[in-house]
Amino acid sequence: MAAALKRGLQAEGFAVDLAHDGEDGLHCARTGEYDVVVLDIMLPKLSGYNVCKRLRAEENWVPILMLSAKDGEYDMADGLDLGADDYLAKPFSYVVLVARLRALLRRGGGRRPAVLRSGDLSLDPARRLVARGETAVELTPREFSLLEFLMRRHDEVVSKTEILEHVWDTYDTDPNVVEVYVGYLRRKIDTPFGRNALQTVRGAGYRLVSDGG
Amino acid sequence: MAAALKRGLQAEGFAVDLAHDGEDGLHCARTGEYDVVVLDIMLPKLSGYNVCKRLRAEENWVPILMLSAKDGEYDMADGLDLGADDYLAKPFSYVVLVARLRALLRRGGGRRPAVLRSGDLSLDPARRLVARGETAVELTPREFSLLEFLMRRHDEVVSKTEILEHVWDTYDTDPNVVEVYVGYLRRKIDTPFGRNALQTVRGAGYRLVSDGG
DNA sequence: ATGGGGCAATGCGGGTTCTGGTGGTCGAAG
DNA sequence: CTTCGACCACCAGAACCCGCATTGCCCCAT
Repeated sequence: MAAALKRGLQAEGFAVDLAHDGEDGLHCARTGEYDVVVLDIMLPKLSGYNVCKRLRAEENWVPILMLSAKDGEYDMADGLDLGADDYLAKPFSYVVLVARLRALLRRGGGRRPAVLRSGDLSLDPARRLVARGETAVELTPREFSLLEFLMRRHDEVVSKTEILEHVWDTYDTDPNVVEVYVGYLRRKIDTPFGRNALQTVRGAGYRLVSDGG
Repeated sequence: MAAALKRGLQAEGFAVDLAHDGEDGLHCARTGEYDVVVLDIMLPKLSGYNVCKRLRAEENWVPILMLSAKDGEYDMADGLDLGADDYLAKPFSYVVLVARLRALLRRGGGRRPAVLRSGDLSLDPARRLVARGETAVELTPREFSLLEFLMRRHDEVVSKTEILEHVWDTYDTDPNVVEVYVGYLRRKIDTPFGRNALQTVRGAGYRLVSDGG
């Protein structure tokens, strides 16, 4: 199907690169300068779901049109939540796909997601607001930046090294700083609400889960 | 009702696209080139209220005719405040709706809102007037320009660097200038009214909120 | 000349960040 | 089950940075 799509789009004048699995696609999207990405969810090695998530976590805002399997393990809401800009369920008509593609190209730039969510925890980068449910939470800059990073990679385990690299922008700092700040965060977003969303994975790092009951 | 409206308008020679919920509508309005949008407030997924707000926030000035539920959680003032160009309360006559539509089309272009609002704070760029509620506020040019920038990005945190870039048109000036002028502004739009709308977000910048009680 | 807007400079107060230490917890091996 | 080592949580203080008010000077307009 991908090959057919490529031929069709090329016939219309698009320049098309085709990646053969998720890893390959992620690699292309990272390096190449594309105007738009068409991303199937069912891919070998790395699902489209994860490709999209990773790209957005890396602040790559290339417009993404997501294609879902019709049985739909993930539905439209999931796709858009992950940071896809548009979504098309299989089976779809070729004409519709091209129309949506043109729409994305016209819009350009890609959409910066307004707020990040994980369970009833929400973080709005633009307004710099954090809330657990309805109650707002005050964070210092460092805490905010740490939580933002964790939320962009929610449900994944992130190592202290990764955190130091992305939040502190250094890689040779004492990892204890991370432990301390994870503690601060827990006291603000978990403890007062009886939650346990910011979990520690011994020997590996930390993980932010949605249902930290 | 939407379907009936569509048939009626098509019979009159309009080309009509019908979206089935707020998200879909927003999507259409973003991509398509429409002459006018008829927007109901009560919509699945994303309220018309929000669709309108989002479009205007994206500098999309397509003319919008808003339809309210008769019980009216939001009333006319709200609708117009959000950037709708006209407003019709249910129940309305079909003839009136078409008349209003033609009026909007005649007017054309969509209306760039004349005045910016944030809570009871208003700023009119054309007349260079600022008021908190009913009482006018006198601002120096620099203060005015700073407030205008903050109001165009109200509720967002804007960094001092951004402010320097857009209000001072330089990026290598001492950020202290911004701090000083934020102070001036506060003394004119907040302090005399016992408000706190111009908030500082330590380590990040400033944020102008509507309910700075 | 004079007043007011615009901007640089200084110092203070308070929050934020980080370090180092201590004690606790987990897991694997004896 | 116990022991041990590694890993992690927590605490408290010190250094630091940030934001703000204030002051004074320059420049342009009146």
